[in-house]
Amino acid sequence: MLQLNYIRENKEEAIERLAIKNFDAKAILEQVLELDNDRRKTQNELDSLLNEANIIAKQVGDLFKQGKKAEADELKNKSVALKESSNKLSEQLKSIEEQQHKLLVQVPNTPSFKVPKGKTPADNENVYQEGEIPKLYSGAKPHWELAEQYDLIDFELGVKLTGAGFPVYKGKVARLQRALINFFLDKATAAGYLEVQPPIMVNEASGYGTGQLPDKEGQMYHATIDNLYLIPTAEVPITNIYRDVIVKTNQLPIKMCGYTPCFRREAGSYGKDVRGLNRLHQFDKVEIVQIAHPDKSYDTLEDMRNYVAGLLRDLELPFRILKLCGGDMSFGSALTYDFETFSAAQEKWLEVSSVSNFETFQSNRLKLRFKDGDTKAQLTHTLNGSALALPRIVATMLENFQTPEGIRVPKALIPYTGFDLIN
RNA sequence: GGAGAAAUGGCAGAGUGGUCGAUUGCGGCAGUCUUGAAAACUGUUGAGGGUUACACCUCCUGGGGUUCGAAUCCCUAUUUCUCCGCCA
Repeated sequence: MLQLNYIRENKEEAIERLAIKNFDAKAILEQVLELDNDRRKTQNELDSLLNEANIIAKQVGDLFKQGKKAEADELKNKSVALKESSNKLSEQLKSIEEQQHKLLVQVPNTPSFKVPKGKTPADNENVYQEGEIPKLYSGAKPHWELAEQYDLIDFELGVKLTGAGFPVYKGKVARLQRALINFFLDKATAAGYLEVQPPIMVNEASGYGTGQLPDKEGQMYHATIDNLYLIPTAEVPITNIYRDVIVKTNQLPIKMCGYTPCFRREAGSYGKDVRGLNRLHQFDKVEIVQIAHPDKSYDTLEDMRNYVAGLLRDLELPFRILKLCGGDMSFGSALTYDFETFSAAQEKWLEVSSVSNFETFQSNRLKLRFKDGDTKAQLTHTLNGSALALPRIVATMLENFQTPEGIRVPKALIPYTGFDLIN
């Protein structure tokens, strides 16, 4: 959520920046500012009425003590009248604030000026590419066929147990996934991230804090009896650890990582995009989160980008980094790098990580601030990234490392898997 | 799941209807002293709104109510603790 102060002082800039995201903000921001004027006016009136009422209440008390009951009663009547008008005003105020809030949550985050203009994924800027695209032998297969050939992943069985998009991993691939999770967590820990194991269900306040609610409600599984949501990413519980917290400046940056399953309803997905492991309702992911000082958050973003690149390098996977264009960015992000690995048998790039700086968009909702001494508390910046999401990594590994004898395991992972060939 | 108790500032912990936004201690910050530090002493120290700055307003878990006046009384939700039941 954008800060009111920012909108008040930089309306034109906000409109300009939001245009990069193809969001026409003029009307809505002007309405927000108009409501803000109303709000302040109403609040001023209300405050002076309350002030008057407070004074009278004190006088009544004094008069009672002095035994001047008649005078006290007279003042009481005056106070009752005051109360009526103040009740009316405070209802007005509440309604104004609600309207304003309703508008504000509809406004996406302002993208950084570094974000390229554009509407579709085709407009994303390819900023980096590394690794060789493997040339496969003839007869090489996409991962879903390999999964069947070696009896590694049972999609049908998942349908029986739960439904489409909930596969069952077996044997060496189950072990491979566990290996990847441990590998990613060890790497993150070595890079200074504190490992946390958060709940994988969250309440409404947490969903709101990181921006999944109210707008993306339909994308999360909702346990309605208890009004809890299955998390779509560990970003939600981990970032919300610092909801309503004021940290000391010297605690920044705060670095946390965690492994969780992630759940996404993916309503509206179809076709070959969802084939095999490409898009699932449940998948595993290690997430990294940082809470940073506003002056340093873009350096932090570059650190995170380099960190994720290192993981893909370790896994010997060819990858490219895209700077997302305005039209392809998420609602809350100010700048996002997507990582894609090249899946050789499908001959396409698969998104395996997304690293974003949210600037104050989340911290404003979270009321996550920092301060030292007697300075005023200021909003932090929040960042997060996948490091990494498993299924597409597994898909790419199966495809790229396949040989007629079986599927090779990259060197860095062998200590974790305990085997070097899946066959 | 049943019965009882509780929820106050970073922490601990006073406060049961009228200068309570809240006593006090610890912690934090600043200063005195010291070569420096510790100790001691002094001062300062919650958040939000509002104002050029003051004033002023709101917040004692959340929501509602009683009252001229609520941290204090009532209702309700949530959470925590104790006891019982169940249980990986």
